[in-house]
Amino acid sequence: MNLSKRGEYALRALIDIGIASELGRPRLQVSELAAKEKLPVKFLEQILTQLKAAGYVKSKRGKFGGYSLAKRMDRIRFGPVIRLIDGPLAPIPCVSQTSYVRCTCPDEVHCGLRMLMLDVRNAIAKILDRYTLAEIVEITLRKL
Amino acid sequence: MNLSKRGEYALRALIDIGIASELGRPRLQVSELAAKEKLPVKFLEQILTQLKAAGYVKSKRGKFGGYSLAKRMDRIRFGPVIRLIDGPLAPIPCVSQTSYVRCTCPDEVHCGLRMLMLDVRNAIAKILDRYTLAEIVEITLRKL
DNA sequence: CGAATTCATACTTGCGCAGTAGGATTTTTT
DNA sequence: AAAAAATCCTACTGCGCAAGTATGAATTCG
Repeated sequence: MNLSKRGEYALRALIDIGIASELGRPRLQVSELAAKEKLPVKFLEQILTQLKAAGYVKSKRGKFGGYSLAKRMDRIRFGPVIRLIDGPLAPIPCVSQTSYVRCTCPDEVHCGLRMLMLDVRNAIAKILDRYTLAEIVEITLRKL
Repeated sequence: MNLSKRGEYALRALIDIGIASELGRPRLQVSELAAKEKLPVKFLEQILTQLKAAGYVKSKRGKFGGYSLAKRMDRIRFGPVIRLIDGPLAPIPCVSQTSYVRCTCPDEVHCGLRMLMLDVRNAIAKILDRYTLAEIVEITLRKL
């Protein structure tokens, strides 16, 4: 039931950019991001490239370049980001909505394990697909 | 957010033994289990040994031996079984209840990512720690 | 131009998952 | 007693993937 480091760093980066953006600093450099979260720079770089390709962030190259959000924060949901980086949310493929694969059990509809895991996958998706970056940023800023 | 094959097979085995038990056949052999679910025999054997060591099943050796449940079905919850085999339910260690590890963020209490993941971990645990083998077996049998 | 940044690609390293393999031990049947 | 049928025990293997490193090219600004 694990979130990979890659996935974790991606979310942290998005949240950080979101926060900075909300505080009037819409663009952050990879090195800043990496320093703030103590992550390896080159690794983060890769992850941001991936986020960019998927349209979550945009970049500016050269001196004073960096990354900023490419969509409104209230349009970025966590589920799709995690799916992008880590694959399906579902614990087993036969309960995945986004990349279903049939399992070997003879009768899927009455498979006890499947029912249980479907329940789990729905619970996970309910949270991750509903929360937006805007909400998490807002909550984080509220305490300051 | 994955359940390992090992974990999946363990749960399938428990459910199968539970069902058989409910139908008056409390003991199953590894080869039967493996055939029913189409799993590699020797791999399943290892998993059952692990389940036995943890007190979920008991075994009888020799001819007409096999495995049966070592506890009441309504006392076997899925969460602990998965934790035994796959480790913590939590997506990241800093939200695990059973094997917490602090993360690197400066202020855990106000970390947005952590709040989100705590929510996820609680949703998973709520399901997996509440459902018992008895319930899943019952649901499975109901349709027959 | 030169410094600072992102972009692209390739490589490395270690670990854990998913099995295999082989034989020892126990129990039942003949 | 011996053979057959099961579990038990331990070691090994393959290999894919996560998590990073490394190198250099392309772009932008002063």
